[in-house]
Amino acid sequence: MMEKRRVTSQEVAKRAGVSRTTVSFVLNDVPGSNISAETRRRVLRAAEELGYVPNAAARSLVSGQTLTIGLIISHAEHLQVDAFIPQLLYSISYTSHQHGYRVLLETVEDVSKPDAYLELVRGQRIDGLMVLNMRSDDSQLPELIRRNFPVVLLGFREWPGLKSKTFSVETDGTEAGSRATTHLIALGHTRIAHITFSPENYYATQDRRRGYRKALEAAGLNYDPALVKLGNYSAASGYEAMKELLQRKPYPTALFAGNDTIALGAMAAIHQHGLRIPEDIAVVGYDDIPTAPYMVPPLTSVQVAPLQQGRIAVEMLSGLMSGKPPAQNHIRLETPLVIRESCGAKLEAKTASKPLQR
Amino acid sequence: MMEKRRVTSQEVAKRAGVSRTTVSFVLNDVPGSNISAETRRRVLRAAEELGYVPNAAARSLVSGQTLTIGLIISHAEHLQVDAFIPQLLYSISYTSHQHGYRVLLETVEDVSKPDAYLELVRGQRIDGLMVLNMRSDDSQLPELIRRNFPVVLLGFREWPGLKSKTFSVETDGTEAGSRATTHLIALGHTRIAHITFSPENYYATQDRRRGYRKALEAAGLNYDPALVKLGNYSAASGYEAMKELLQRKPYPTALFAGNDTIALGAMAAIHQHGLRIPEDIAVVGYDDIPTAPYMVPPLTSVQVAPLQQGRIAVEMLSGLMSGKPPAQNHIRLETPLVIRESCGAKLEAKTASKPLQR
DNA sequence: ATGAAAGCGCTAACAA
DNA sequence: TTGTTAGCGCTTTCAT
Repeated sequence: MMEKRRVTSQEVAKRAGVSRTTVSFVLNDVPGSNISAETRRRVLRAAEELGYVPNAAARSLVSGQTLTIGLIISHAEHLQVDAFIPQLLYSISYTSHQHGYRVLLETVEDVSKPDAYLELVRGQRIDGLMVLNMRSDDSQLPELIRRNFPVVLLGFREWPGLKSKTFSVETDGTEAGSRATTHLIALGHTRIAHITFSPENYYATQDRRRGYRKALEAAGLNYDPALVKLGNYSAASGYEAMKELLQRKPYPTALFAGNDTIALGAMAAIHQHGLRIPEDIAVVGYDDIPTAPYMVPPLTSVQVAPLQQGRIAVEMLSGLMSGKPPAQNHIRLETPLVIRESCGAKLEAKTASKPLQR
Repeated sequence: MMEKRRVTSQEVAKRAGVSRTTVSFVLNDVPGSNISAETRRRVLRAAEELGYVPNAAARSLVSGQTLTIGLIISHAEHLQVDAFIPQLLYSISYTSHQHGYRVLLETVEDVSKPDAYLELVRGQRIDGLMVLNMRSDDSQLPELIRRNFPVVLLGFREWPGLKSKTFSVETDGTEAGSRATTHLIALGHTRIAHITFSPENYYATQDRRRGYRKALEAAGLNYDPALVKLGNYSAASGYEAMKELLQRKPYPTALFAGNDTIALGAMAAIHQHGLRIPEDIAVVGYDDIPTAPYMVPPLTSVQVAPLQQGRIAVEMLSGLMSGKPPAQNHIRLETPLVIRESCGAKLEAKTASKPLQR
């Protein structure tokens, strides 16, 4: 085990020839304390020389603060295959450090109880909570929020009676899904399939599909449940779902994929089937992950700005933790559709001016 | 802020009609203590009813333990584009929880001092350290290891005088790089390019390139520095590097990409140049990320088993933290080459039996 | 301007 | 078998 060479404030005090109080005052820059410049210098030098860092546990015990944010990732197994979460993670970690907070990663696997994070809160390991990937069945969160524990959600959610206490950073998945689908409709497609990016109990999944359906219905097209398949974050699930869709005759001429990884898998299935993208089947993805421009063909996708989402979420949480609640409860970011080759819009612009008929 | 509704062991004791000591004994299952079954039941019930969770800071303060692992990710910005780290992360988080540890994420950005993790150690926030992505210039680590602070590295590294104290989970990047390159040589290629996956100061980058060079020289081929470009984790950097390589006449007929994301970008450049994969240019990647089978064409790649690496690393660290050092200092995992379409081996097997001449 | 002392919630040696 | 008590290292009020 580690050699016990812990440096305490007592030792710093002795070396500087002052009391522990003075050390604390100097190191924490306590406002009301009038420390002579000379003393202050001596203390700082002693601390420096000894490599003193205050014991975190002792400090938390007395201050009641841990300066730590709990980051809850439900269904963390998706970290293995999803490209969106890592970007968010990076941004959250980066911004947290800037604000002086550490990040404690709490991944919730399917098997264990979903409320594992309650222990973090009750055990006072964290000062605030950031929740990714919320599912419909998360249950203890409202209670926490009711008690004013600082919580920021990624993705919109509200509970009855807690409107003013709920904070989130969000995008409008329904609108984005609708826009993506409408884009395909405008290109002349009528048989448009959809593969969700995750199981049905995720809010985001429901939103995007609702947008898909709304767009169809707004255009007077039939919503055909047989054209909707469930994916599970992975390219593999997108591949399998697309293979099923390709069994249909006539096959769909367009796909709105629930995310870009799903789209990648689906495109592999389309290629393998000997069909061309976008000539035979047009594809639109969601998330606009960094590799989207390098897919074959480059993928048209919905931009969701994970870095910005992470940054804003941390700023909100930081505000809540320091007793300065953000002005807005919900910050909604825009989700523009980035047009590349996979949807066929560029193709069409080049070759013809009338909508393609298929 | 949070309503102060903290439940202390004192309250549990009162409710159960016993002393705090008894509560502590029961809840921690202290061996030597003979608590009556009746008392034990009462205490457990009281704790349950109050939703008692021991204050982590108080417990750490007295026990000297935090049950927290620090996970250091240098150059965390790569989280945005790399697909290998998230898998490792998942595995580390998952296994840590199984062993009863929490994970504190410490991302080190380029700008800040690289030794930020020292504060975690000195401040006794963590009981052990896991280090990803080590670069040649990380400096304070050996000192920590010398003092017997539990550290496990992902990727081999040794320091003079610390051989017996250094623990790691590793793969042999040189051997894997050599194998990948040799595979291409065996397919008849002589102008084989290499794009590194990260800057030169990463050990893993150096290893893979060394393997590439060794394979060339072992086959009597010339090592041409002009065929080696530096990538930076992203598909974008792979794309740019490949575009440069394609300026050469004659262009290389094969590419060993430093990782799969680099390969994806490079393949996009090849397609855009109107060349076929593998007929015109064969490609081999590294990491075998989950999307590799769904690229166009499916990517031949070196398998590195991130989930296994993460699991083993946590088990080693857990052993170190509990005073049971692992039997082996270095655990080396196999890195088989997974043959898919992008290297042309399957193509060749189908069409001809003699090596292609190019 | 600096120091003494109390106490944060818990564990564990020692008493009873 | 259970209770009393002394710290763990730090912050912070109150004296000096």
